[in-house]
Amino acid sequence: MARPRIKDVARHAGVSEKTVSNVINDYAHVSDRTRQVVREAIEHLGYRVNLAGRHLRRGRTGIIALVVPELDIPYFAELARHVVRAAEERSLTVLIHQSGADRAHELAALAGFGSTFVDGIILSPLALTADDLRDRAGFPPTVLLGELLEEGADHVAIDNEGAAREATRHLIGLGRRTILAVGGRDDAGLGTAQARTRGYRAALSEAGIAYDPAALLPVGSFRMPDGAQAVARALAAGARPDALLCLNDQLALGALRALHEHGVKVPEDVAVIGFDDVEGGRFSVPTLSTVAPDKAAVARVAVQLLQHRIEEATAPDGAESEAQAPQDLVVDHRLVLRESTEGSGRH
Amino acid sequence: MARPRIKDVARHAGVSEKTVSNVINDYAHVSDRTRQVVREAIEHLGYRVNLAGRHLRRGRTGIIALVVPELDIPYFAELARHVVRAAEERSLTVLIHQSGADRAHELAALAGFGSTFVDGIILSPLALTADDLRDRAGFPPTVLLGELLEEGADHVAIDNEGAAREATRHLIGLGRRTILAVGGRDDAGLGTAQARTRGYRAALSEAGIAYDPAALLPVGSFRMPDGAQAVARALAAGARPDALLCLNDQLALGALRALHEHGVKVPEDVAVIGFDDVEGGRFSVPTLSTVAPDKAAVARVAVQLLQHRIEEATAPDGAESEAQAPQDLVVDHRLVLRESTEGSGRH
DNA sequence: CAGCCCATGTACATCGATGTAAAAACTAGC
DNA sequence: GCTAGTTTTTACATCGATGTACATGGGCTG
Repeated sequence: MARPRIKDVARHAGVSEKTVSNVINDYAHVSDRTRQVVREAIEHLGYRVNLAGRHLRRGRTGIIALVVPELDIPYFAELARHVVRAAEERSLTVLIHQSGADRAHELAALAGFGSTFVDGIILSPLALTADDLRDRAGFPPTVLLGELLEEGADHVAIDNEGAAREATRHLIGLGRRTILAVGGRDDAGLGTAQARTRGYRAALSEAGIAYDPAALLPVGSFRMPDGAQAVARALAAGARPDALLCLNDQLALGALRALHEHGVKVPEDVAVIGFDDVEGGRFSVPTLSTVAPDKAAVARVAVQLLQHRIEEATAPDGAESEAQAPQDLVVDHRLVLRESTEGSGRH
Repeated sequence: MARPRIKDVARHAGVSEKTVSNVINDYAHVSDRTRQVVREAIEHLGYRVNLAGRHLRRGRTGIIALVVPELDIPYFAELARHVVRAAEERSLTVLIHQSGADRAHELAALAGFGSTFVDGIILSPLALTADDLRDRAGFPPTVLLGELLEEGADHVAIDNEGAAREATRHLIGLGRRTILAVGGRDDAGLGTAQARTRGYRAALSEAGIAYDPAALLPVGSFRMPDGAQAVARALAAGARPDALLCLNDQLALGALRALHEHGVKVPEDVAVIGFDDVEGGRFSVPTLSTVAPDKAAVARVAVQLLQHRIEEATAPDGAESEAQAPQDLVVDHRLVLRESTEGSGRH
């Protein structure tokens, strides 16, 4: 009653194991009659290939890992959905791994279990540093999502700096002058937050608005409670912004709540804009303006690039030196305007 | 430069392959000196075990699959997070699979790739029927989340009927009498929606309120747009409810939006309550009352039960008949009251 | 009808790690 | 110093599928 093996199918069909294997893998030179007999035996016994054996023999699993900081941050969940879909189209299965925004976990995913098990990794790093990524020997092919952490790594992202600049310009165009950046950071890091902050500063500078480092509201993580807390604290400290550039939609949704609790009207008193275009922002009160990355494209491009790298890596050794230069792909985004930035100023 | 094998480590350390394997697997009878030498060789060569080989030999992967309808429904994302965490504590890796609420996909996950690859499956079925689950021969051990679809399958859930009864009672206690059930279904199905609808009807009946089948607002799926649309349509059709029991928080958040757009005040005119306690409901305007399942417990219990079943299934055949009866585990929930049901009626 | 060719099918080795069984190396006891 | 009893280590077979290299047989040509 144990699960049948290829051997059992072969015996049942009266052919060799290899012939069964040939049928399974659509090898060309199998007569129709043999194919038929084997198919029936497979059907009859309920045979299904054992991936352990195939993996051992072939050296590939057809599985790629997607490593994200937290699945319950909607942006990552939505991204995961797209990645799963894009992978499916290429006959790849996705193993989703949650790093907890923790450097050790991210490293473990890269170097540990994953490397011997998955053909490649799509990594959305939050805590990793460029140094961690430098020594990629022994890692499987990897594509990074988000800002470029390390020259020499493939990565896919939107133009974060440009997007933040556009969003900030839009706020300025509405007549807003005191714009806080929730989640902003102007340290030297290479992350997404820093890129968006650069765009924010660039827009201020273009418009001749003085930059005040206190306008960057630091957050512990990029979730609603952090956004609410940061804004509540700023208001309590006497800040009187007329706009908020929130570095993601979760922060923005938390900010909307905090503003509501303080009796501040959005967009009349304060305009709010976020990043990511998550579903929650399309139904919040008020609905949330946001920078919408083309998530489907991010996923599609990342999977495609990764598959390419995997094939490259498994190619006959002769072509080993053919490895292409790391790619640095930029995906479209657009500004989606909703109620939280409606109208053209106070009235 | 290829990845080192156990053979290479053995040669380097001057011992047999099996000894290296013994060291890797913490086999007891290895002298300290040998262990030391082998460890150094492993370190030196950067060896890491190849899971394909191990899997083939051991017959287990240490991987379990979590199959959910849609990852970007926050409840499932939050659940996934807890499952990943619970699995980690038991040295299991989770492969997350998205079924798209599609029967074919759910079946494929059960019968297809998964079964030869993962040790077990945690499945949150939406579209599967009891029939699909009946013939589980050949499936790996499986634990279902949500309502019991099929006698004889392990499953973990909250008391959906009881929870819906409590929630509805609470609305009635607020003096509400015209309560719509968004997403409700009173067909004979065994799903979660039907169980919650039964609870809703039970509470109405207790209070002597007549049940009107038109109070069940059907939805295409359990997401915000569906909730918004269903409520908008009902209002347009002349419904004048004073409360909504939404079968999950996404529907409720969509409903809040629709009510807002129609100028209906929550909770003054209409009280709203949802299910799942997702983060979005803690920051919405108004904040959302909800039935909060103990998600961490659901995950913990499901993983534990699954691991138990896996061990049972891999046990020496002698004990094969020992398989325990299917378990039917109920996890705690509680009613969390927030702004959307505040106060005691109209004023 | 002999001779070739090619489409089909087969035997065997192999991927990497680990269980089994037995050999080798120790230890202790007399 | 030798034996019995343990520890430690090893050689070998094995898990399941598939690539390689070769055998087979039917069909076609001349």
